[in-house]
Amino acid sequence: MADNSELPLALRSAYLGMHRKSDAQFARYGVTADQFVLLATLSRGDAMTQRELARRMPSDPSTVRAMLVLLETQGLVERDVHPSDSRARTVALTAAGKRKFRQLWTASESIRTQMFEAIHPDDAVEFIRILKRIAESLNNVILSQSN
Amino acid sequence: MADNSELPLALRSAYLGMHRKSDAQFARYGVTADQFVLLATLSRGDAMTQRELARRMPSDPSTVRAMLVLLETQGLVERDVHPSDSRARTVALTAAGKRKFRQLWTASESIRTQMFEAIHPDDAVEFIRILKRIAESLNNVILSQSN
DNA sequence: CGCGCATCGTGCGTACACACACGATGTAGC
DNA sequence: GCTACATCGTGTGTGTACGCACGATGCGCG
Repeated sequence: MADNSELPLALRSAYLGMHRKSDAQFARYGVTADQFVLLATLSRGDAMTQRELARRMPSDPSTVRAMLVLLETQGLVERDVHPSDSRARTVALTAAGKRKFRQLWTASESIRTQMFEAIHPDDAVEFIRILKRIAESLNNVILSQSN
Repeated sequence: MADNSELPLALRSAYLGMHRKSDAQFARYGVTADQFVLLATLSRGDAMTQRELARRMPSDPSTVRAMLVLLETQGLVERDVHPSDSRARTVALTAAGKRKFRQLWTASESIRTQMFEAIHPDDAVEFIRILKRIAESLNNVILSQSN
């Protein structure tokens, strides 16, 4: 009741469940759930710096680097020198990367559907809004304002 | 709008934010956020098998084992042979483990408070209920019915 | 009693989460 | 122009998330 430990534990269970299910679903395409997040982020704003990519995911820059090294050897992403800042490198999806992302998107449709089935349609918008507020508060950042 | 990718991404952001913040908070006590979850699970049901502990967290048995090895060297948990099943080992908090958990609980109070501040009090119960439903659906299990 | 199958813990391999420190480049201020 | 300081990517180390395969013990069924 006044047991406020439920919120953290429920959040953890929900996220880990989603992550496990996604990994299992994506395994036969040779990618992980987190790689999917990276590809999805790139697909909504190509050719950003590694730092910017990490900020949007959100993830740690050094984690993102390790993932990019892997994805580069698989030919899904491509890193080039930044046109005006020689410290930075721009990251973009290759043609194969875009194709792969579209496959993954449809392959993960069932998981998104399953998640929404656990929510009454009337509550979905508010539920997501709260989730975002929690995330913003904990990350000390404002997530995309697009919605 | 019909962009159902928002729910997964928001869930991910919220969880990772909580995890980061918790790790930072617990660092000066020499434990991690996930170790806290393990200690908390033990504190609500001592002397269970490793498998049962993993099921309740929820986490993978092999992950739990690695954590237990660490926590055992720090003297926070203790593993004994199961009284009736010689395959299994029972896990329990030591006195030091119980003391440490109480410290961690108060140290993490501010994070729980911060999370609740992002929710209108009227919505909290329903929000947690939805999170649990999503978790149950994705994990194919029923979480504790205690509430 | 014995055979088959489930379950326990362990061990190994891979990927992600981060912190932290480092060198190199950008940039603002004088 | 030159000196601070910030920012970019890199590299290293630790802990956690799994999957998978293995040996050992438990247990049901004939």
